Amino acid sequence: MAGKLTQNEKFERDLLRGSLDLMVLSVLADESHYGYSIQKRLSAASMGKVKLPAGTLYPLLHRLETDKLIRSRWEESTGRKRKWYELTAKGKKRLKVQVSQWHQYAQCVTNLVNGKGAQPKPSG
Amino acid sequence: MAGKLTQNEKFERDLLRGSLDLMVLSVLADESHYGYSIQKRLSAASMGKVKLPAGTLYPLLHRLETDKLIRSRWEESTGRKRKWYELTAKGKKRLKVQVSQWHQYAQCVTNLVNGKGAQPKPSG
DNA sequence: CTCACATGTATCGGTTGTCTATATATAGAT
DNA sequence: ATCTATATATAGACAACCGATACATGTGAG
Repeated sequence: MAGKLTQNEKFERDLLRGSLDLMVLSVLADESHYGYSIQKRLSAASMGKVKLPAGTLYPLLHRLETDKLIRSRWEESTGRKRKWYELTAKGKKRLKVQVSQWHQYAQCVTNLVNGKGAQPKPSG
Repeated sequence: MAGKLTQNEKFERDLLRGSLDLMVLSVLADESHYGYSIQKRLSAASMGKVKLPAGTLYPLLHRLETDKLIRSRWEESTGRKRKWYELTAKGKKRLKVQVSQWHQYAQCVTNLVNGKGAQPKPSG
């Protein structure tokens, strides 16, 4: 019954792992969301590439809330209870720092895989 | 006694985690290396950002070798024994795929954190 | 009503992978 | 003999992701 990931899928998943917090925080930067809508937004924004399972998302959200980076409130409409999340001031600050770190990191890895990792010869 | 990471350091470390294999493979794409030299090369290429601990590097190298992405041979000079690694054909192929996936992934996350994640209105 | 499915939140447990600490060994400097 | 740098290796602690599972509501088909 498998569920076994191919090596390609495994790599993509590993890549994602390092920046899940950043991505969720980024989604919440635009506007408030509830868990399920974060899933959908992330999937849409990544053109289907990011599929955050519920078993990953909710514990992650709880961790972010414990760290006071986001806060939540329950809200009901049409009989549906949803737990809405928004960034705290601390969360906004952290996001800003992480975005900056992301750009540096991404540039660094990109240079490395392109064989330009801080080598002594800028000429040519 | 500490050893406690700050949240910033933790984030940078998490970012790294997703692409360790890619980075090691990339270093080996240029030329053969032994473990210790991979550490140094990675540190230099990332301007000190990447500090791969030995306890991470060697198990990682063993995993890569088990997967037949790299191969090793012991070589001695001036009394120093070093285990040299090089990419296998399979490893080269995998690296190529992973580099491509990295670029897609990086672009995707960059768009997301810049608030441009596949939104319906390109006009304006 | 019942079935199936999408929506919506939540937790447990297995698995995987990183990191600290530790062990071993060579070699040059003091 | 001790310190530092080089060089490889493993064990155990710890953190995190994710599949499976559970629960509840709403809608449309039969």
